[in-house]
Amino acid sequence: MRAIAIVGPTASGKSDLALALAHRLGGEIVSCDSMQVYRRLDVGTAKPSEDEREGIPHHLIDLVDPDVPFSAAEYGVLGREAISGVLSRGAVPIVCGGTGLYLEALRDARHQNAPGADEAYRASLLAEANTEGGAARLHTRLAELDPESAEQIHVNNLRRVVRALELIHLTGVPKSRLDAESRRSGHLVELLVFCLCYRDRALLADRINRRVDRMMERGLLSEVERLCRDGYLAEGQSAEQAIGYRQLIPYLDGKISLSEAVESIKSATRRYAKRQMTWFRRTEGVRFVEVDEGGVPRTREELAELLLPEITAFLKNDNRMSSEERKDMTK
RNA sequence: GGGGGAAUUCCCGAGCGGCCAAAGGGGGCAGACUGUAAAUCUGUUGUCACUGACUUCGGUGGUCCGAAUCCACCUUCCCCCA
Repeated sequence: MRAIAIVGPTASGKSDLALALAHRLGGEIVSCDSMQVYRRLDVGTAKPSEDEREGIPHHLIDLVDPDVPFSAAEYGVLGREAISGVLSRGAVPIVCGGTGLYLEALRDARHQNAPGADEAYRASLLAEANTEGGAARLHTRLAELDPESAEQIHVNNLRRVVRALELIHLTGVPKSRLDAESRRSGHLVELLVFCLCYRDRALLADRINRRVDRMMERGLLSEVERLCRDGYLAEGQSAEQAIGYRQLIPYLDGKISLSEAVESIKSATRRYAKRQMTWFRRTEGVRFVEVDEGGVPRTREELAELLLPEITAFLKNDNRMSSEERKDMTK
């Protein structure tokens, strides 16, 4: 299977470009966004409205309620299904979103057979971590069972330490070995990935600020109030972790002012954008497209025009590659 | 008009004679990431010829072997009384 992908930091204009390409190519959009998969998280995730979808089908949005745990691996499975669905309709799948891990889960076979979660075991580890010196003890235990992973995972990164221990508990095999084995597997989907980026960071920061202001105008606050009332903003739930939601909670609790909360959303979004760039920079096979080359941001049509030759060439090669890919898929 | 308090490195804020280029947090910058990823975590953040030197703690001038820390005056800000 082949698909094209438009990735990049938040507010970089991915969705716009994806739509422009969808119109030109006869495409459908497969969202690659870890938060848009949740229902009820609309304004804060910049989920495109019916109008904003411009008649283009969008997939992998609104999959589960915000209190249902979701994972990258599940995303990968559903994403591949969506892509093959799009292909079966004779359309071009355009993956679009900013969640780097999800993109890899979609493309790389190595995420396919990852063992799931053992909530009870996790809970017991977390309880232990909460005791005096507990977190360090967990790391020490990991060092005994899987020295290689322990070396890579920082003591303070409790989540990773717990996951590594969980993997041993579940499979009896250390994470470092599972990783080494999975690394050899190939791609389940051939992706032509473009990452939008900005030479002038201030320009992106500006877009982020405007986007956050727009979210507030569109009723982010009442969305958060609603989620809160319905119990979707409890600690540890997806919505509680999402930028724009978590920053408004202290405001609702009367701890900070609204303008402080909004500033904090903007600042968190900027930092997120930075982490996204860090991720994509080291992802293999990504082509970077400078939106503001020459100082002036290009329109979505200009960008589409720019990318079209490479995209059509990539799609044309499909037949030649498909037999080899099929072999990959059966692995 | 009288009395009291404060000015610290990008921001907040600790320090109150040597161990201070100065805690901590924020922000910035760089990075990690194999079922929570918009999450989680790490490093770094005065300058340079960088295991050392130099310039910083509102300003000026003092005290002292030595000052962000003590004294005097000045500037600005805050609080209280009138």
